[in-house]
Amino acid sequence: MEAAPHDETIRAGELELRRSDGLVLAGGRVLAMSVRELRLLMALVDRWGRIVSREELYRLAWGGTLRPGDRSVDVYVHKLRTKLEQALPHATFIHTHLGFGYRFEPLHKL
Amino acid sequence: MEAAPHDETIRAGELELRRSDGLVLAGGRVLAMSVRELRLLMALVDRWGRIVSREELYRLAWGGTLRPGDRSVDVYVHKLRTKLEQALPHATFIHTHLGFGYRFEPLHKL
DNA sequence: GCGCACGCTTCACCGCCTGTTAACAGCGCT
DNA sequence: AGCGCTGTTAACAGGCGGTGAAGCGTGCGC
Repeated sequence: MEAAPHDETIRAGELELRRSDGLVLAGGRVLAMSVRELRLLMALVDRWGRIVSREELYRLAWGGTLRPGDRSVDVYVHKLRTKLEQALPHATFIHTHLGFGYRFEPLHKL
Repeated sequence: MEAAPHDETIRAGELELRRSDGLVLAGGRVLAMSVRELRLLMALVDRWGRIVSREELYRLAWGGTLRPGDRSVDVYVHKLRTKLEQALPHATFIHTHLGFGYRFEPLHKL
């Protein structure tokens, strides 16, 4: 189920990430992702199961330092959740740890 | 079974504390912890098996000095116990030493 | 050049969670 | 019994994150 960080193809339940192609598949369908969305998702997946701070996510997906008050990470987490939710309604992937950051882990809902 | 204070990953029976990730696992499941809860738990675990006074716990988890009448530590010990109890009903981790403070040590119930 | 489409950023609003304090109940010791 | 300490719950305020939309910039096709 779980995948080593730098495999070419990573599977998370119904979700499939082809790193080299920059391609995300959900139940066989292609999920259109922008560059930022993809890099953020990859950053989270690379830290599978661990909490990743906004600062680190910003470094990994944007490069540079997250400025105080910058909500970009939040907004893009939301975009990712929306797309994943729409493709795979029965699962949740990105979990919030208030005051810490986000964590990637596929779970069945409720 | 027991762990040295500053290991990255500490195991207490079914309980697993990943210090660097700020993550607590109980039987493989993630236990969501707030900042205070986590710091208090870590403070207790760092003094594994020893009695820690409220004053010291406050210093370690809150910073600063515990003011007379401040019950914050008690309230958060209770929150920790509730979460640990719910995740691992057959074990007890935090023990009260009346007039002295609290002590962390995983024990089977009864 | 112009307008459009897309992606990224920023803003504002709102709801929920957290941390704090207080109040009351219960327990243990003398 | 009386006192002090702890357990437990509730109420409150502030902060953080969720969310939708507007603002900008860039690249592309016409």
